[in-house]
Amino acid sequence: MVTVSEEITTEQGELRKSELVQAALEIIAERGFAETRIADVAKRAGTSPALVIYYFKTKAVLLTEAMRRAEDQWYESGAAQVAAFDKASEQLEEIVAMVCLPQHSASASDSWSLWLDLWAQSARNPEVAAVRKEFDEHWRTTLSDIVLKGQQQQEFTHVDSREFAIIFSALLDGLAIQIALDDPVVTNQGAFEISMRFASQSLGFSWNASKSRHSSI
Amino acid sequence: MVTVSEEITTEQGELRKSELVQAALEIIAERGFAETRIADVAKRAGTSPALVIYYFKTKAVLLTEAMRRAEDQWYESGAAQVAAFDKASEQLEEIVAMVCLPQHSASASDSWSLWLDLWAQSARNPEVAAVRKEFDEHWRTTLSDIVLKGQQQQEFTHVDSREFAIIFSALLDGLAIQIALDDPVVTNQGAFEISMRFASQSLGFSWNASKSRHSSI
DNA sequence: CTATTTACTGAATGACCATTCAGCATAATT
DNA sequence: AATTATGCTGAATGGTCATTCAGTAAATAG
Repeated sequence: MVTVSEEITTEQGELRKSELVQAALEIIAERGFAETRIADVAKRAGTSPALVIYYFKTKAVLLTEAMRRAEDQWYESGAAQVAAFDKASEQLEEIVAMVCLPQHSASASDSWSLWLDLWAQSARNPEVAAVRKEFDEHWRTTLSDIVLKGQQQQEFTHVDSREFAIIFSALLDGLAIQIALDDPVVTNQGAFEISMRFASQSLGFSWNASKSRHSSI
Repeated sequence: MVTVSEEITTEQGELRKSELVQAALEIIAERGFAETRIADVAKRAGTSPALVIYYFKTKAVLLTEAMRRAEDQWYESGAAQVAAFDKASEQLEEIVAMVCLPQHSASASDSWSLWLDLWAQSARNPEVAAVRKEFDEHWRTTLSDIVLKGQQQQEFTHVDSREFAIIFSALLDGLAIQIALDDPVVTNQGAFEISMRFASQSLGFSWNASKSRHSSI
């Protein structure tokens, strides 16, 4: 039987690949995308650099898969938390909390610098750019779906949900930069309140910071 | 006389340093911060890699100075254009145009990916983080000064200028990401209009896209 | 004119790393 | 049990740089 070295698809193999991707993700979050070495990833996963190449053929493939995993984990942990709420306004608040209040999402506080890397890499690396594109579309759809739901439930006014999603995600991204870089003028709580105030004004629902279960600073 | 190899401060030396920083800036904008090699910079400036080290001692110093130069050039070209207007609302529009409409600022269209690099690098590199901090403070001050001026001239309502600057710069940053990464859902003109609509609503001045001298798409 | 400083360079040096390779266990297959 | 595929590794290999070094030519100073 001719064994073309195409794809590895045994159970064990998939498991090990997954461990390596996770290790890569951790290292990227710690040291940054450009500073991530195969040797570091291997050590974190408790194996040899050669094994990493054995599974991924090339460093670039590993790093791209790691970025994709980051995206997946973000939504996995997010979807669960959002699903816990019925009212669209509460779902929106939950999402904003995930972005602005690090203690909320499972991912570490330095996980935001991962998005900074994602953006910077996307500018030149087409593979990473594809991941980001997916991520952004998914993100805007998530937001605009919540808006549509809120409009059906008479919680929100009938603004263009798509346009709201674009503007709101831009605002969240911009605030996320300040949070990721620890800018003292934008605290987590401050970003949270700015975002919710903007959303409630744009969508015409009432919201006040005090009643929030998130005012933990 | 003891010659400690401290600083080079002859006229020629400063000139050559400046050429090298400019070359570095160009290469960073083209290939990205992490992919910038001393050899590329030297070639662009028409000299040898050794000279770059001769003047800057280390690659990191060169790159940091290049980032600082980028900041300076942004403000230099910006201040001139803003000064051409009297009304605060027009100055604000000019600034928004600089951010959203690439044909406006002298810097190349790919210059935005430079900010992506600036943010990503700031997360780990303290020297670069310092440059970004300066830049952001300067930027927010510029915005809030225009707001104050507009309020004195009775153009704008009396919202907190500092808070407006924080929110507005976050929105602009977020939109800038989409522009830098060529996201099809956010065109330059679209980002421009979103920003101006937000500003005019927040500050209570009237603005309509059509009358704008910038509707060039 | 001589000595010294300045500007500059080509050719090392040496680190650092991704990737390759040859081979060794262990498990699966026949 | 013999064969083969799988998972894995340590030790090369080779390429890519930043940085150093030894030195040259021109300018400047004494």
